[in-house]
Formats: sequence, C-alpha cells, structure tokens
Amino acid sequence: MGTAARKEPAGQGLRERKKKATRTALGLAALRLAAERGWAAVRVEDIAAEAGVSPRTFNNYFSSKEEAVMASGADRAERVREELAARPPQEPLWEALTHAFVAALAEPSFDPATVLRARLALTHSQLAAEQVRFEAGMAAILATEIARRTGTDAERDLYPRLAATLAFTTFRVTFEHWVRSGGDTPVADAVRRAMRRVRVDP
Amino acid sequence: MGTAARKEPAGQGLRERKKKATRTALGLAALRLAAERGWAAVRVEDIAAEAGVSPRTFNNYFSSKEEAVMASGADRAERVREELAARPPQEPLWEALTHAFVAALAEPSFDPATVLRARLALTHSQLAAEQVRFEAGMAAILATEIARRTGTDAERDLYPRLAATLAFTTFRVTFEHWVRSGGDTPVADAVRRAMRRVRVDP
DNA sequence: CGCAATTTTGCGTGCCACGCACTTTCTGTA
DNA sequence: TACAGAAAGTGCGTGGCACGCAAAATTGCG
Repeated sequence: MGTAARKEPAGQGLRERKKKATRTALGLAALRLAAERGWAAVRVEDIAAEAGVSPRTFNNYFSSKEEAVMASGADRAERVREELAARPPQEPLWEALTHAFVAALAEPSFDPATVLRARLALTHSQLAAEQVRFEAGMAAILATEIARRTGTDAERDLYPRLAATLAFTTFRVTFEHWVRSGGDTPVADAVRRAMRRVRVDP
Repeated sequence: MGTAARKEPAGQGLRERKKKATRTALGLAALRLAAERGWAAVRVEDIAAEAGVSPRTFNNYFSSKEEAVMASGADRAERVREELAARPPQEPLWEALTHAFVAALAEPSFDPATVLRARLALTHSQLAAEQVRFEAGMAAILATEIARRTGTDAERDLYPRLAATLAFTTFRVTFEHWVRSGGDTPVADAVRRAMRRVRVDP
C-alpha cells in the first residue's frame, strides 16, 4: 500500500508543501525500509512505491539511495547555525558551538530517525561516507556563521572551516559511540563532555 | 597502448608482487585519467584498459571507481601508525600525532598524487566522501595504537577513536585548505601550525 | 614436464542514474 | 468560473556499473 505523506498543514503554496512532503516521505521511506529489511535489500523501486510515487520521480528528488537516507538529517545543519547565531556574541566560540549542537539535538524532540541513520552508518561504510558528504555541506554553512562571529574570512582563513568541521566530527564520533554503547545515558551529556575535551584555538 | 606496471623488484612471491603491482597500476591509472580528462569522463573500462587489464578484473580489485582513486592514498595510514609507535612513550599524545602526520607526509618524498586526490575531492563531493570513508578505516587502525599508548580501550572508550578521527580530519581540512590556497608555502608547516591549535584531552 | 592453485577473463543479470518528451496537477488571472 | 502557463510526475530508452559464475590462462612447485 503506497502511503504518500499527508501532513504539515502549514506552509506557503500547496505546491511547495507537497513537494517538501514528497521529499521527506521518500527519505523516511528509505530509512524505514532499510531498518526493516536491511540496506542491501532496498531498491529504489521499493522506496518509490513506499512513498507512493513513480521510480522516475525518486531521481527528481535524490540522485542516489544513499542520499535519500541521509538527507533527512540535513535539516539539523540549519538548526545548528540558527542556534549558534542566537548565542551571545562574547561567548567563546567553542562553548557556543557546544550549546548549539546540544540544542539542535534536543529540538524539537529527540528524533529516533537519527539513531537509525547512525546505526546504518555504523554497518555500511557507504552510508557513513554519504553522511559525511552531507556534513561537508553543513560545515560550509556553519563556517560562514563562525567567520561572521570571529571576524575571519570563511574563504581565505583556515580557522572557520576547521572549527566547523571539527565540531561536526566530534559530534558524529561521539554520537556513534553513544549509539554503539547502547544509548542508555543522556546523549546531551555525552556530547557536552566530548565537546569540552576538544579545543580549537583561533 | 596498455601499459601494465612493472616495478617494485622487492617482495615475496612473484604472484604477490604482480597482484600488488596490478592494484597500484589500476589506482594510478584512475588518478591519471581523472586528472587528464575530468572525473566524469572516466569509465571503468578506460581505467582497466589504461592498466592493461580486463574490465572484469578491475572489480576483482576495487568495487567502485571512487575506491580505486582513493585507495592509493591508504598506505599513509600504516605509515602514520608506524611513526606514532616510534615516538617516545612519554611524549604527549597530540604532539606525537603531529610528528607522525608530518613525518608520514614527507616520506619517502612528497607525493604529487596526494595533491591530485585532494583536488578531485575538492571538486567532487562523491570523491571527498570516498576519501573520508577510507579515513575511517585508517582512524580505526590509528585508534588501536592510541589506545595502546594511553592505556585506554579502543572499543569501549570514546577517546582513542575521537582523537584518531580528529587528527585525520585536522590533517585533511588543513591539507585541502593548503591546496586551495595555491600550495606554495611548506605543507609541513601548515599542518604543524593547525595541529598545534587543536587539543583533545583524554 | 605436468599438475594443482590462483588469477584473469567473458558472459549474463539486475540495478541504477538520468535525458527527453509527454501527461497530469496546480496557480494566478481575466 | 474558466483557462493558459508553469511546475511536478511519469514512461521509456540509454549507458554504465557491480558482481556471480564457470571456463581459460598463468604461475609455482615437485
């Protein structure tokens, strides 16, 4: 039964909303199928069917299965950037970053899909690679915010990109370790503790 | 003209040597073609032909084009591990890591292929992802050495993997920035400076 | 030399990404 | 409300990729 996603009553035009709905439906369908039957047994055709859309349409949204699975986690990037922008300007950068990541993690409520994605990334290096590919884009965004904050140049200086990438990497490695360890302790604590152990001087 | 690689007079059996030679020949062929005509115009068939081998054989060595290009840079991992093991045990970890990376970078002589791979990674996120996928494997190896050094557990503790991954990430981001900035200043200095700005406490 | 182990190769299969043209659905305006 | 244009969805065809399988070629050793 092809269950197209119908939700998100808010939004601009119907067109925009439907488009976004289809995109997230495809992403979630891919994730769900991967969790149910294992990544190897997920074909593009299945994902499309699960989202109630033609196979060809799938590739109008994503250019690979891997992208579909990991893309749904990309919203976090913008979230982190916003949270960082909201921190007081005189706060030390790394501290601000810590708050931003923790806040983005808990908002709006902790997303179980994040754990699923991490699990998949742990067992399929191809998916891990795709995840990091996304992180690179997110890091670029975050780097501009860091540059703004620290009065550096996101293009010419090493610092913004380095800080952004290291922050994402710290978060990812910590999160994966947390998942691998059972995931019973509070995540936020683990992330805070890990971030506190890392320094990146300007 | 299919130019199979004939070199590396040292080694165990002839079989082993030939196999390794084919592998590096394929990797270098992929890299050369990518540099010459652009990554998009490189087919598996071309790589195989360039290495003087059948297309089917290519997939006996690599399971994707991306892997072929980036694999030739994986020897560095073992190198870094060796260099780290050679550092005095009482030396602070991060300092030892810095030395290890710098040493591995300059040995035996700076490899131009490294720059080519970095350039490709900069313009093709797919290749960047593959590069990081390899780094994950290298980081795992390095993590065991770090665990040995610091008396921690590479499986249960976060620290070894975090330190290893952050070291690789710092190196990669710095190297890419160095390449993007023209690559005229000494690389070793850039890496040393970047590493010195990063801290990872146990 | 001749045999066994290993590697290379050819072939067939299933899957995937995407260009192109056509159909369907939506939106703003008369 | 009707309609024309825009935007999204779809079907089809093409080129390419990864890999299982079994036959052929190559290598190492007694």
